[in-house]
Amino acid sequence: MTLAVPKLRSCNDCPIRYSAVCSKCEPDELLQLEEIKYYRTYAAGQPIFFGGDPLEFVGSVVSGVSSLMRTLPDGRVQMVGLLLPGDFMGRPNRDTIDCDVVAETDVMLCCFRRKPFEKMILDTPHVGQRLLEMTLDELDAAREWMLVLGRKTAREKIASLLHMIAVRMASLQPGETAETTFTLPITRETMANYLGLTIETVSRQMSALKKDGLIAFDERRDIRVPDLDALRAETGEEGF
Amino acid sequence: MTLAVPKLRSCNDCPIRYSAVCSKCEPDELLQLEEIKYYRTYAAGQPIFFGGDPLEFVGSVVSGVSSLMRTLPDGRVQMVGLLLPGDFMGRPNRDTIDCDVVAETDVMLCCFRRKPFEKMILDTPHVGQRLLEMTLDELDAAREWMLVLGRKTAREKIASLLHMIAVRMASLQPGETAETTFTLPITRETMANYLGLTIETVSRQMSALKKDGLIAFDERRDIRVPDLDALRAETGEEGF
DNA sequence: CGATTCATTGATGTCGGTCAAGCTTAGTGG
DNA sequence: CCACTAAGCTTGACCGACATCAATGAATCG
Repeated sequence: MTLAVPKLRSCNDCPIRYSAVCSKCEPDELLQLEEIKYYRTYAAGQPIFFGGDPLEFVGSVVSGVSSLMRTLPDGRVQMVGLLLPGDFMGRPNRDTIDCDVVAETDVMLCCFRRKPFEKMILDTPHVGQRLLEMTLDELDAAREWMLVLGRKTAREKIASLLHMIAVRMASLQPGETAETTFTLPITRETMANYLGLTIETVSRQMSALKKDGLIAFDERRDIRVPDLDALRAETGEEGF
Repeated sequence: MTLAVPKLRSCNDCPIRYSAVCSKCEPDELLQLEEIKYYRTYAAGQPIFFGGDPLEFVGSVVSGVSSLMRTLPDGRVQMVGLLLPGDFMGRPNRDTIDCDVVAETDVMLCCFRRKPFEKMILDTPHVGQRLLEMTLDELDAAREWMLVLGRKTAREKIASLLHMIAVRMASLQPGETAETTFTLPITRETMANYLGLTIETVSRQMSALKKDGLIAFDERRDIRVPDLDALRAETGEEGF
């Protein structure tokens, strides 16, 4: 099997040059980053980190989608983060990682060795500043997700997840947005683990949303949203 | 009614001098901070911010406890953060705040005017670095909480909340830890809103934990935990 | 002392979980 | 080319954990 990942020569070609942790860097800072950077690829389904492992590197998702997950000793799983291209992975100033990280699709990472990266945070202001921005955004997203998990119904949860993915995927591919279409990067099981539901409930609610004309799909993963606002109205976040 | 807040003369007297966002500052940096800082107090129950309001200041909790909450249009509420002394409040680089913030007890804040504080993040490395650390810690905590909300039973949720508060309160009051005792800073309703439960379920599970000897209380808020490890065993996070 | 807020407890209902069967698709090997 | 298998998904029947509805108690306050 071959990985569907882009060939990359330099940071100038990089699809995430202006959204990732390096996006505020000046040319000289970029040169410093280049010295501690290397690329890695993972096939869909592969683990990237195991929770508790020593953290050798941090980095950016260049292409593909990966998930952060936490697991209880008896096997219950909760996804706690969805990393799309540009998102940052890993935790500076900590020796181990506290989540499992898995590649949901084929994934390409731009990795930085952790120790020198931590030094750059101290010495190179634009890296630390951008990382702070990104971390604050992720904290906002995590809190938004707490509301979904704690207070929404199954139907609202599914609508929220589909809406979020549709919006985030659309923002990655600038262009027309007449009718939103995207390929779900995750399985029904992963959806269930995001939403604190079972796979059966996910399936039922997907069918219900389909029957109600809010989404359409034949291939199980290729979702079409005829009316993004109508879908949003199902998330519970809209007035009446 | 008078507020139970400490009198404070200078940063040297400050109870959170070595844990808050200013904890890494050198004396000259502290002087800069002092110029943009002022204290405010809030009585228990008072709002501190309304979601969507312009964000005039950011700051640290000096004493007391406050909550971040998100609300759905139909009134459902989810607490998304518990701010104890030393914790940071507000969101640099954003004009509005996206959560309501309320004082759960009498609260004293050390406030910084937002604009000059944002400038200090750019100019004063130790402020930004400490804020990054704190934000990463909060992100970890939020993800931990997503697991609680998504995958734990009502009993496990209550045990998790009590355990977390017991540990965090204990870490604020250095000293003996023979038997853990603390005053719950929040009502049953707030507990329910943290855990994605109803107040009735919270009450029933509190009674159940009391009957099983895992916690003890007469006054509804004064909790005694005879065995912190036994309580932790009820959180679902332990092996078997 | 009403009035109000907060908490507890009981009776009943329901949403989503559990258990189970069957379908579709992709991959493997005869 | 066709079994055979396995993974992923869908659907149905049933059940249980937690929500809802309701009554009461305890503490606080004007």
